[in-house]
Amino acid sequence: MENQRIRVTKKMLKEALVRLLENKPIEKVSVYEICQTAEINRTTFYKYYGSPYDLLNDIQADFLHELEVNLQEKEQLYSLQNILTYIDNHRDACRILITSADSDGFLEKVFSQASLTNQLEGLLASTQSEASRRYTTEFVVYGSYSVVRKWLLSDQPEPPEEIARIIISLVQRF
Amino acid sequence: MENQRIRVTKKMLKEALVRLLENKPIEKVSVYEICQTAEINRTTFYKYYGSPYDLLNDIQADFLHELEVNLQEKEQLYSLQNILTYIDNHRDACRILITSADSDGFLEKVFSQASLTNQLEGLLASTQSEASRRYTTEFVVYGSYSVVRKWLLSDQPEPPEEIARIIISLVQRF
DNA sequence: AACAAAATAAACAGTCTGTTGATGTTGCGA
DNA sequence: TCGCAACATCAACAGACTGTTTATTTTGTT
Repeated sequence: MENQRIRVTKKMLKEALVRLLENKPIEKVSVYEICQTAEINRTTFYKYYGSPYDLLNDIQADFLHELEVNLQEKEQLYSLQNILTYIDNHRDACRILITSADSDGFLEKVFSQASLTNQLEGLLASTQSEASRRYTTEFVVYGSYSVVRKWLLSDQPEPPEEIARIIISLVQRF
Repeated sequence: MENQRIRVTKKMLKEALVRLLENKPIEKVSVYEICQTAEINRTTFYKYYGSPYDLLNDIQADFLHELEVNLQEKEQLYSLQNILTYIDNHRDACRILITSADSDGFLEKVFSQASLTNQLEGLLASTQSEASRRYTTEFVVYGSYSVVRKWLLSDQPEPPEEIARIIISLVQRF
């Protein structure tokens, strides 16, 4: 485990980046700027990270880890609804992650960590040709991502239970 | 209409960027580099474009324009299959556009120019609540994009007619 | 062939990167 | 609780790239 000093330093860098991402996209954020905001020496930044993207990755990893811990603690099933509820409780963080990083990439990780992708695939009927089936899976998975994204970026979001219901009903048509 | 000299200059810049994009993502391409590759003075670049993204946009616009002209010339219907055939005939260009620019953004423009988005929505049943319907549309549209993307990036792609058939059959379930 | 439009050239200040070596500062185990 | 290894800072570096300006040369059009 990393010692306290490192953890604090990294935390300050992460918080600085998050603050910056509220006002501009990741591609316009410089290492220089992050360090000024965090009041951390630039040399120190390079000790831990190679670029702002690298730092963002770490933030994403933290989020995924917390998600895992949270679900385990509560002994919750890795159900779609539980994931959506968690996301709903961390809207601000998720919005930053989904708009800054490649959004499909982020949702893919969230879903895959919770084995949701498998679950969605499991709902599909198996009465199709191999090629056709591969495309069906793609369609359903990315269609689901798009629903989550739209919901997450909406200003008057429906409750997570409703979105879970909608997604399940969409996927079950196949 | 722009005179010949300008057209040639812009063309060289576009070709240079395309060549560079075969080896690296747009965010790592500098104006400097484009101009060296194109053997065009950097000052000239700034006369027409503000950034590499700006230039890429112009390339995308050219593609969309050619698509339109092509479909009009052949008096073809703006059908899904015709669009997919056109894409299939310009695989290399499309792959660069889809991987360099935001891929959903690109497909959205292609589809919308051909009024395909409307057509897809038209296939949807109208027996749903307002909210649920909005999400269904999102699901279907982005699901379709994902199929096209997967097909386009595949090494042994199916013929466009088959993909058109698959997409239609997927959308028709709703 | 003349001229206006376009492209080049050289130079500028300025921002950011990535790395170095020397110098402070602090948390943790003995 | 104290010493030292680990960590953070500081200053300075060469170098890449950005945007812009001013003066000069080339070229297409009429």
